[in-house]
Amino acid sequence: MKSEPDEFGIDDLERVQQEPWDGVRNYQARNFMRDQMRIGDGVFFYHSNCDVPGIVGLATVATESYPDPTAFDSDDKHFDPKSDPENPRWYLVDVKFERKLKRTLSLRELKEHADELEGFRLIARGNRLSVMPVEKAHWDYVLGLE
DNA sequence: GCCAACGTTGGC
DNA sequence: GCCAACGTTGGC
Repeated sequence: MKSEPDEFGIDDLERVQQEPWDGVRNYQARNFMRDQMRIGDGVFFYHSNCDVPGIVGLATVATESYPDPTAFDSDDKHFDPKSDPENPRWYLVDVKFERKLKRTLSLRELKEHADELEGFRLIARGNRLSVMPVEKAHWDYVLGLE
């Protein structure tokens, strides 16, 4: 799961411990949260749009998916008038802090392992998804780099 | 700041 | 349903 550290970084997650991953307005990313995430699933916390983009920490999925309340709030910047509480368009899960990595596993470094990480969407060209699945083999390999 | 790669919107 | 125009993401 990606986040911009200026907006909400790993230090913010450590401080609050658990956070609703609201504001996602991309259907693919929504589908991953709504349909595939289960409580206890591991999460790579990725910093995007910053000096050193990369994986900086670990989290876990803390809740089942539920409708994103910010979509119903006209004062919220993620308000979506097309999302009806009777038929919500956007879903999210809560994410719970696990730990920071000992060091940042930068995108640059991860790309150096393209052979072992083939199919890992994070390092795929043109990838813009903020939420994406990680295969077990890729998860283990990435953690082995720490 | 640039720009590639998408995703979305809306006219037709 | 097509596709041009536009907006956004995010690395560099």
